[in-house]
Amino acid sequence: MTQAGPGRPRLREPRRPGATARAEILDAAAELFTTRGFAPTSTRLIADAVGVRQASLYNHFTTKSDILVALLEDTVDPTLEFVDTLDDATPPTVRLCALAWFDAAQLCAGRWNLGALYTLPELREDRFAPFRNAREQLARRYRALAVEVLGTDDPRAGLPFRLVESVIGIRADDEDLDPHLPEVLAIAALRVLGRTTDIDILDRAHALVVGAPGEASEIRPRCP
Amino acid sequence: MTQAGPGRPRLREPRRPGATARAEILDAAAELFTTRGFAPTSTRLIADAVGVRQASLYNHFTTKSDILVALLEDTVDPTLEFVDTLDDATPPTVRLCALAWFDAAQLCAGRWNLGALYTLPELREDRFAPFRNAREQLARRYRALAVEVLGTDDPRAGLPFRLVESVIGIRADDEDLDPHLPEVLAIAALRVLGRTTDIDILDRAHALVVGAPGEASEIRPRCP
DNA sequence: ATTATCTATAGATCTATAGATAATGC
DNA sequence: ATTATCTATAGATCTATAGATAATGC
Repeated sequence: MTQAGPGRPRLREPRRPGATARAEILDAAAELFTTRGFAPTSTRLIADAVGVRQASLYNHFTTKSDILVALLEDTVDPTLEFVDTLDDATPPTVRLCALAWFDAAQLCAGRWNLGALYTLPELREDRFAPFRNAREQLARRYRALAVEVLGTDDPRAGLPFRLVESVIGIRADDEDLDPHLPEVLAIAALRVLGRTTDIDILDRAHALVVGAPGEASEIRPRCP
Repeated sequence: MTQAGPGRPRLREPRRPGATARAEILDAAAELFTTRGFAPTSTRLIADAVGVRQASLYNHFTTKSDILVALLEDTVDPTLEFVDTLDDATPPTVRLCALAWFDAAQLCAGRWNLGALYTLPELREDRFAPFRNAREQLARRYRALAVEVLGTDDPRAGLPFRLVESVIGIRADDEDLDPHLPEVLAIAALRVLGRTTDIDILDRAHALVVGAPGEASEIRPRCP
């Protein structure tokens, strides 16, 4: 919550986490955009959730769309950076397993289901092309790895990406998240390609995931 | 397209498929709601797509929400009816495989990606509770079958449903739909549970799907 | 007469801007 | 003086209704 500082005081005390007004707004918008959608969430609604007047949002964001852009930024990038750390010398099964594990953990992490922002129909507008492109690029990396694992390109190659993305739907239906879900999906991502995952592949993939920067502090439990 | 009949003539000639004005409106709304979302699609936009004036929509639907309700109706019901035709004497692997195949074929069929309507954030409103409940019931049927196949309840049990739902995302990203996708997903739905699908299971599942009422006329190609 | 469209608009939003106000900090 | 809020509102929607109009059908 924002501490007392310069500027006219708010009428209501802060009630959102965040050290700055910007962070408070992003937290409220993340909840509302992911649960109610972008268009139906008015700036008035966001302001009410933060505890400020509607017009006060515009001290921190130029437009309502800019709030969504701020939320989208750095949502795909960590996974794209992770995939670039994977070494070609590592077997494709291990790389795909690690990618699925890391990405699923990213989608599970965080206070709000930010992955749901990618499925908002509003993102088709030109304004959001950079974010659609980043997600598309990630999908291509998944597919290329799947083709390597399969040894051939067939319709199954698209499934690992979709399987990992299913975290979004699971969170949206607010089924409680099993802490093992990322590992379960990492295993399933190979299974849909007809590969079973032995303990060696899992161990190596897990090592790559926990050794990665950015999300290293997150707890990634192993299945018992 | 609506033929000449009683009533003041339209200013523009029809340009949407459908024998009635209602059908024309539903076709236009299906395209716009699935691609742009519900809230951002104004009644004006729907009317423009149909080729009538905005107010004319209200001769056929009481509110904008009623258009969405009409589109949602009979979208889950065929699959729920199909799952009820499955015989307990049939092995659970065959039943799950058949359900995934049928459901995936349903989601692939049709001019518009109506499955995308289920992921619209607007559906959280109380108004749409009946449709959320129907989809929830379907998810429970999937899960129960998966638990039977697994012999135990673990986090994998939720995956077959999610895998089949991925048709929605595939269509939304307008990757071209592989005609074998339903079969591929039926196989993958068992694979994520650690089961391989022999040709016998596939043949039996396929027979159940093509023998089903409602969608029997749809072509369901087998993988070569 | 009945019907399905049309024109016109009321009333309720919603986004973003302009300018006033009440703090802090120099 | 600078800052971040506040109040007030302009202008642009958007949904839904009221009543006129131009066809068909009896």
